[in-house]
Amino acid sequence: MNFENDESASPAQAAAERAYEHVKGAIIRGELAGGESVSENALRRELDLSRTPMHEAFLRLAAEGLLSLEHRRGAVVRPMPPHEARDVLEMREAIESAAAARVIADGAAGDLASALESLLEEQSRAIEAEDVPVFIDADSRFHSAVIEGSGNTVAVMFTATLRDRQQRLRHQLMRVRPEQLQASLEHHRELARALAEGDATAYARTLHEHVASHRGAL
Amino acid sequence: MNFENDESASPAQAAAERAYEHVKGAIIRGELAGGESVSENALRRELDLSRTPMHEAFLRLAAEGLLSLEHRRGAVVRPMPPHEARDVLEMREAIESAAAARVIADGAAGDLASALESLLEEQSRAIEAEDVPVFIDADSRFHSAVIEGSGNTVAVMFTATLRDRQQRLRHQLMRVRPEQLQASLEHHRELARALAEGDATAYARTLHEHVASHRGAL
DNA sequence: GCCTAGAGGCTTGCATGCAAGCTTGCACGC
DNA sequence: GCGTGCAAGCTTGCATGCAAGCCTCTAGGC
Repeated sequence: MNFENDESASPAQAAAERAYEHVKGAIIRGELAGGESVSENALRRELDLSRTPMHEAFLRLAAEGLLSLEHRRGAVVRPMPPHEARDVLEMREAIESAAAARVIADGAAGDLASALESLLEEQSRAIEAEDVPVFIDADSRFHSAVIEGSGNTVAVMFTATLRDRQQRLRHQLMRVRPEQLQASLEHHRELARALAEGDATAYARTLHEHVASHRGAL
Repeated sequence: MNFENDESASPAQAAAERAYEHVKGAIIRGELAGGESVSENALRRELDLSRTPMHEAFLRLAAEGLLSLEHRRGAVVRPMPPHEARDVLEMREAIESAAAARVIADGAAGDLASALESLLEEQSRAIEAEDVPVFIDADSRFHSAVIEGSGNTVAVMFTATLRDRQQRLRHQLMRVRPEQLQASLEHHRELARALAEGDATAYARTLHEHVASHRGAL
């Protein structure tokens, strides 16, 4: 059964990638809950593909710490440890502070300014439209922009992992309160200002508050 | 991972794992140089296993950024970008500083003290014996101990990746000068002292110098 | 001599057969 | 009624066949 996907974007790497995204999404959205045991075979049928790509997806997810594979006994969705939120936020803060310091040290803050400005704009519009998902997406891209701007590829890699984890947290624990968005936007404005002024310490201090307010949302 | 079977008869979970360790080691040691193209087929014969476990190993290595897979064209060992050393050291510093701050905040420094003390001891003996590999190993375990002591599982995960990268750097770029070991040990002593005194700022400052001296070794 | 087209050999991605371990549940002996 | 042992069904791990894309090299036309 070899299906040519008439539509789906890349026939190139479709099967394994689709399996991966599908299962990861289900875990992140909480449709597959922590502690639940899942089998390659069951999931492979949903997506109508063979065991191989699903197996590869499971391996990737295990490497990222979202699944835990038990030898010939099946796979279990790794429950979030009680300190997951703190762990993730701490790492975000540490990595982004370092990235910001590097952006400033390299004198690359100017190149970022206009991109950050338009993201602030976007967030501002999202608040007016009361569109939380759009706001969160722009929020995430704001932080990513700073990290990518540092040119530190390792930081970029780590951030991708952290983003998945944080999304999972958001789905399972965090309640985003609308009145919080405005405060968040103010933080972002301060972050952009600190970058523009080359003040790494101020960046770190504001980021610390910013992240702390996320922690408060648990 | 599973060392109970010392005999080749039934390598419980060996094949895929062995393939992974073998290739990763070759990349880290520089036996497979950056830019070199490698094929699953060629390597699978060296280890006398089939394509599947080697394929899985390639996928893992690609996920970690050590290989770059090109669709139906083969795999290439990812060359280290020029800023690799800076990127890795920056992340090490950021993550370990955060971990130390958390150890202090949690009042867990006392639990670490004796383990760190014995590692300092070990390093001291390694200097007298002029045994650089042992020194480096103890060095690495010193930093790992602090990070594991923080209880931040994400930091532990990231650190494993960074350790591989740094080993690769060491093999390809760094020259460890023996006279540097003593200075390194002094740094470690200061780090342990800062932890014991609960001074996160001093820890971060010393770590910064420590890492900077590594950077100087390029 | 040069350019182009095509065939063959390489590569990986996926499907599937087979092996082996773990769990469960039933049947049989006591 | 209770305990033990075996068998069947699940699970994954590995081997291998097949498909399909890409590169190279050669042969033929100009």
